[in-house]
Amino acid sequence: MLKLSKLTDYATVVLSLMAKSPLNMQTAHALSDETGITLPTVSKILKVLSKANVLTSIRGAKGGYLLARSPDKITVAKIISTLEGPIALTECNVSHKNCDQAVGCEIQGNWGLVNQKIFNALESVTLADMIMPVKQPAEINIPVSSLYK
Amino acid sequence: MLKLSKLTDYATVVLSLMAKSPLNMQTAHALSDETGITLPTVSKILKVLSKANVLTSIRGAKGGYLLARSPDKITVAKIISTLEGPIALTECNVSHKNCDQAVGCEIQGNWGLVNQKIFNALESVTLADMIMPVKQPAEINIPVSSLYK
DNA sequence: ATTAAATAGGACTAAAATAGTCCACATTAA
DNA sequence: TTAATGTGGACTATTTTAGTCCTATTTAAT
Repeated sequence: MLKLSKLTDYATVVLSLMAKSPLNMQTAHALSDETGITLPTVSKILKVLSKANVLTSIRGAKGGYLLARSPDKITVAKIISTLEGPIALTECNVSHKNCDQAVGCEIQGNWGLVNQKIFNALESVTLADMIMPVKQPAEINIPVSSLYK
Repeated sequence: MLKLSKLTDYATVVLSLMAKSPLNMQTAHALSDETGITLPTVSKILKVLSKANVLTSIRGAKGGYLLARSPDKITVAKIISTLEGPIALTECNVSHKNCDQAVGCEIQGNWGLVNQKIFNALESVTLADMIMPVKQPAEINIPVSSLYK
């Protein structure tokens, strides 16, 4: 279903929570309690986000995590690529190394077009947008059926 | 990496080939030969596409498959949703049934926004676009590094 | 009728990716 | 020195995906 991994989903949950009080340092333990995600899993995610400089970590007792930038500077594209690697629909968008599809490769460039559109979409939404109260313009309320179109 | 399944990728390869001679009926066997994808796998994909009315099938000897519509009427969104189910980044976009995330759910509506943008991107590209000779405008040639941004 | 060439449907297995847990270590405040 | 905390990485279990195969049905040709 072209879906995000659970870890990415968890990451947005954790980051959204942190974005609501961006100056407030929080421990992995506290974030686990607040989100209901188990500690080992939250911890794993925080480590990855920290390494990618989405979060800043402070070690030792009284340590914890902080957003490294303001919520409007953290894009959904960044969150996804941190947890899942590059945003690329097909292998060809990442590397041509293993391409042995005689016919398929002709369309590689056009996957690039699709890919660019997806990337732009993900780049245009930030954490700040994610935590905005949901006052959706009509266009957003798409019936589930249309997703199958 | 937010990637498509191999089956979806194969499907675009097969459909692109068929789109180049849209009136030409082809058997699973021929398509396997032409694409290099094994017969059982091509066959599986053709069955799914046929059931979703992307292809029309003709049974019996001298049978085969045909595009059910002209290539410019078959969108990438349709191909992906046929092979992978609804285009939805998170479970919440499909069903709220199993949602037990106390905090997470508040952002559901905003995933909807992201999701809609992705859907629009995929809906805007057709099979006809996919088989166009690759004369890419500059904007499409994005450096791989930017995908990691 | 019979046969051969096709698609249809679905069961099954194998392989790969993902999720989740855990442990030993490093850092720092009290 | 101890307790609280992040770091790094190994490991296992689970789930998903890919791939294959078997049996049934349909139809053209002979």
